[in-house]
Amino acid sequence: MARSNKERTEATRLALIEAARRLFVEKGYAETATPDIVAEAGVTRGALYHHFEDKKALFRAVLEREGEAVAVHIEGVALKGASPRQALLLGASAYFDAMAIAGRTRLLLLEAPAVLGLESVVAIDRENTESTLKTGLSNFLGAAAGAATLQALTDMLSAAFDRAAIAIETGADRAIYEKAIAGLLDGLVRA
Amino acid sequence: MARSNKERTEATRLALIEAARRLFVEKGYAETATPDIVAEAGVTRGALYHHFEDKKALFRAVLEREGEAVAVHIEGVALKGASPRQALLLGASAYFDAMAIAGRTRLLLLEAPAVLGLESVVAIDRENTESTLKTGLSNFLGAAAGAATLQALTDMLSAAFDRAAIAIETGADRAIYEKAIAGLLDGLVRA
DNA sequence: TAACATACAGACAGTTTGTATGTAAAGGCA
DNA sequence: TGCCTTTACATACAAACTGTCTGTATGTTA
Repeated sequence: MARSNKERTEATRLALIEAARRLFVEKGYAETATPDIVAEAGVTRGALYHHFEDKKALFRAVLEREGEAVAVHIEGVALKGASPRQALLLGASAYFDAMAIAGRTRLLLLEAPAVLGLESVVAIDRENTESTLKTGLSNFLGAAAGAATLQALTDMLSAAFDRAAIAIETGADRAIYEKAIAGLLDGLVRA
Repeated sequence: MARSNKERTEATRLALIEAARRLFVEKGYAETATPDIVAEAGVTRGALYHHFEDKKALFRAVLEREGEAVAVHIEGVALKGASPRQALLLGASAYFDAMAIAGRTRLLLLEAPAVLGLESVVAIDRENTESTLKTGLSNFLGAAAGAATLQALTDMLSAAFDRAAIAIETGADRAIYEKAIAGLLDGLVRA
């Protein structure tokens, strides 16, 4: 079976990323050894270090894939004709849907900050979910809030959503969190 | 110089914890090797593994010390005669003061979840800051909010405070975040 | 088809972690 | 005070892991 180089590369990279994802989710980044990853992927360590600079780069590849999937899911929800308030609440709900995929909270919220450092995670976040939330909040609050305040609220609400996603995954009632979020948002415009 | 066993133990444990704290803050948990820690502490690896089960246990000791210090600082602020609202805002401000100690955000918010796992961190949090925030919120909101809603709000606001502490450490204007927090809280009771 | 580049495979060296064994100092007891 | 046990280390050791280096086979290009 003759495969082109592009096909080979794509296949091995994908196998490595998917195997790594499984193991990182199951045992965490630090406890996952590269021999285990390549065994799971059906390749050798030579292939791993050919395609990725090091173990951390492989983790970053897993993470980027994951963050992108979350962003795609959120942007995929139909907001046509929704009020700014509805748009925010729908966005939050879509975020919870996206984060309900097994392992996502662990990868994105627990491991990533420690493995990649704060800057990288903030950068990935900024590219994906943060801007969506920020414009949503801006539409909701109107021009009343200054840029700095808008940034602060975006930042803190984003963190609140993250924690809510973790709580929901560990068994908390999702409806309660969504109601609490609605309460927080409504309070902001009842000033 | 003859020292009792209790003195020796206390001295070496402290030296190890303080040395480990410095290196964990500087380079992170994973990048810090035990030979470096013991060199910095002026002891040998034998001493480390005599007093701590493993490297993770040493990290846990560092973390418990840190979390306790934060809790002590927060509980130390005078709330006599303060309104529930003032108490919450003063508590938030005290939390930012406490988290401004160098390395604390990295240890408590970035490394700990990945190294110790979510449960341990939640447990440490629950013992220290969370109950304070929860009762503060309860006083502020009155009996209107149900137990589940109170828990959800505590959870999310706690996360918001954490992210705010990180933002402040990385140069954001603290006053903006404190104002935003006041806005969020006030909105909750203007329903 | 000859030359080159890419995609691996396997061996290797340097670290690192936890353990096991040995030693010296402290503590309890006759 | 002398003896015995326990505690607090120090050092050597084995296993595992990461990243690199060298070699080979397969695709690609001139």
